Amino acid sequence: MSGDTMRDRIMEAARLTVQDLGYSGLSFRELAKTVGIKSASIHYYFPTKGALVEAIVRRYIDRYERYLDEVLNDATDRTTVMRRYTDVFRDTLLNGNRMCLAGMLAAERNDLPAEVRTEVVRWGEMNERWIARVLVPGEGDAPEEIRRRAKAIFAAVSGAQMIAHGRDEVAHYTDVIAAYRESGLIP
Amino acid sequence: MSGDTMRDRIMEAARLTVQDLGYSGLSFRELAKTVGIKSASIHYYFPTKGALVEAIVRRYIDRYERYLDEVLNDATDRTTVMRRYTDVFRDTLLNGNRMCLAGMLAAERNDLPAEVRTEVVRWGEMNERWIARVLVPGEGDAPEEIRRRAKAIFAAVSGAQMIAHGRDEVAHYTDVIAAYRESGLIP
DNA sequence: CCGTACCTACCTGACGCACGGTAGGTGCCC
DNA sequence: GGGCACCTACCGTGCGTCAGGTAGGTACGG
Repeated sequence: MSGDTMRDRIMEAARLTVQDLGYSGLSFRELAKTVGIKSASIHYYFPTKGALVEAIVRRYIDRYERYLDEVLNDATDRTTVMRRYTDVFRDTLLNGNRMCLAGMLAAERNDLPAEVRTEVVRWGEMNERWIARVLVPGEGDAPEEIRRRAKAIFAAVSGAQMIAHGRDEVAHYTDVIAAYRESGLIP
Repeated sequence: MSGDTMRDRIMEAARLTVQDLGYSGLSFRELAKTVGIKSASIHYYFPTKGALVEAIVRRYIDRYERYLDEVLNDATDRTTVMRRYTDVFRDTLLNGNRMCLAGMLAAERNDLPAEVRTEVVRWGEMNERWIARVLVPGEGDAPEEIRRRAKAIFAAVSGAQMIAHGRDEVAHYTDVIAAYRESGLIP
């Protein structure tokens, strides 16, 4: 709680705002107000808005990569692992109709600074790599095939989250994910 | 060309900008510059930014509904019809890495005025209704089942567009759509 | 056929606010 | 007394919005 550094508190508050309102919805003044300092002081920790968001996404990716690796290590079967994965995206929606950080930023791409764009790409690559690892034990397909399939799952899950977010109704997400399973897209 | 009214020209230019930069990226001053009038004059046609974007989305939905109905009337088989559908989303990407208007807005939901939000919902409903009509002739499933499947396809295609947009690389879209077909999600 | 009334299609100029960012200070702990 | 962790004060820009004006056109009563 108070063991967090101010830097951490800024990043945490900023992350929540970006997942709610997007990059352009993140304001230094509002952010400063919520963490209890003045907006100018944020520049003490992060020189620019781009640098702040870059740091946030970087941490976000690293944390999820660690979490997903744990899920994979505790693996029982593919179905359970994939359910854990889709649950993560659902929980984000449940938490104030927020979107996945990088999903939000993907839509905004054309108004992002370069350093943030590259992190958004990293997010996708990490997810696809991980899904590919989940997929591979069960199939004899070529690696190229697996990669494509993994990308498709990532895109589909992201899309489900986006449309549920757009209607502020988590049920759309769970319905769609269920349909993915029925169709065989998600194991 | 010059037969368009100023109102039309404003809407057209604004639509392109929103598909590129989002709602928050649309500025009256810039918009005015591109259509060659002063920003204040836009208020002659549209009282607020929300009203402008609402009108744009409304027209966007109506146009696509008409187009999709044509596609369905010229129908040969489900596969061809669905290919036409996915091609629409691809072409939007090809046109300056733009996103589908309502897809963009869905991500931004939490900073949109109410009148725009309702139009975003309408967009999704229209798409799902249409896909359901494509699906139904081939399956004996319950209507509820069909609706869910249609929603899943809409979400998946939207997601594919989003991740391709996020990396500014149309190949991601086409790859993912192909994988959807292979998995049987899209007929 | 003139004049008044009213319309469309813009314009100018300003309002108040919020934005990201900067310069230079202040207090306090080691 | 040095440096960390902030502060105040401000900059320039851009935002949506509004009040009020004007040039040109149309409609119509007398």
